[in-house]
Amino acid sequence: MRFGEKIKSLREQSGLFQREIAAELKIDTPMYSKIESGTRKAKRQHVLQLVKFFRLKEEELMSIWLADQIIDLLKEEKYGQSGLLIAGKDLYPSNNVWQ
Amino acid sequence: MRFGEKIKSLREQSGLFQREIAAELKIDTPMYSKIESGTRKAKRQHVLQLVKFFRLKEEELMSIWLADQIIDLLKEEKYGQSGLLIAGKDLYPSNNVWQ
DNA sequence: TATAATATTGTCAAAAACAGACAAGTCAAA
DNA sequence: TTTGACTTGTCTGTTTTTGACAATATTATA
Repeated sequence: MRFGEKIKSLREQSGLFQREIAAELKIDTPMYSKIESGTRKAKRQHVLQLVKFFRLKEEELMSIWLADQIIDLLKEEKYGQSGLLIAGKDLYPSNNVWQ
Repeated sequence: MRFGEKIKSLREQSGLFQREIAAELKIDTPMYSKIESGTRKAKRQHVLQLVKFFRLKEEELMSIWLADQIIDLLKEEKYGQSGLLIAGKDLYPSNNVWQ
């Protein structure tokens, strides 16, 4: 699940309108709409505000937000999978899933 | 190994000067120096030129170049590993390394 | 159906980030 | 101490991103 879908489902579960979340983030409704649809990227600060607002664990939203950016980076790339594994090995060598 | 180190080692193995690679890429030597040191990012086009120049398989250099960008994205991130795994699962679901 | 509220899309100017270019610096070898 | 290779710093023009607003579309409800 991409970041936009995630916050959309959180919002709908809470029975809130975009306007209310947008106000919380101090952005206008069109901007928030674009974040939900994935045509604009949320700022890190917005993610943290949403974590507090929806009372989530930071990792739950941050990891999806980061994944989103990686997906955007690799989605048209032929060698994305190799790149991902190399990055994983470099950053988190103690995890042996990267081979 | 990061992208800059990689092309530096390829260059040194070939016994060439930065000036020669820079000319090939049609950039000046300071710019190329910065790419080797990782303070500037190579363009995709540069990577492809280097693949031809050093007669490499495209995947060998492209995957490192992509990994570099992922590393820059995640290196200060607390939840980078989770993000990486989520992205992997989303992009390449048939590979089960992402759990 | 009419209308009101919600949500989406399009556009544009301002701001931020980035690339290219050059000058000036360091460093090592001769 | 001079030369050549490399690095660092800075400036400017370009590209990209952002925020704001207008306009349109969609949905809910009277």
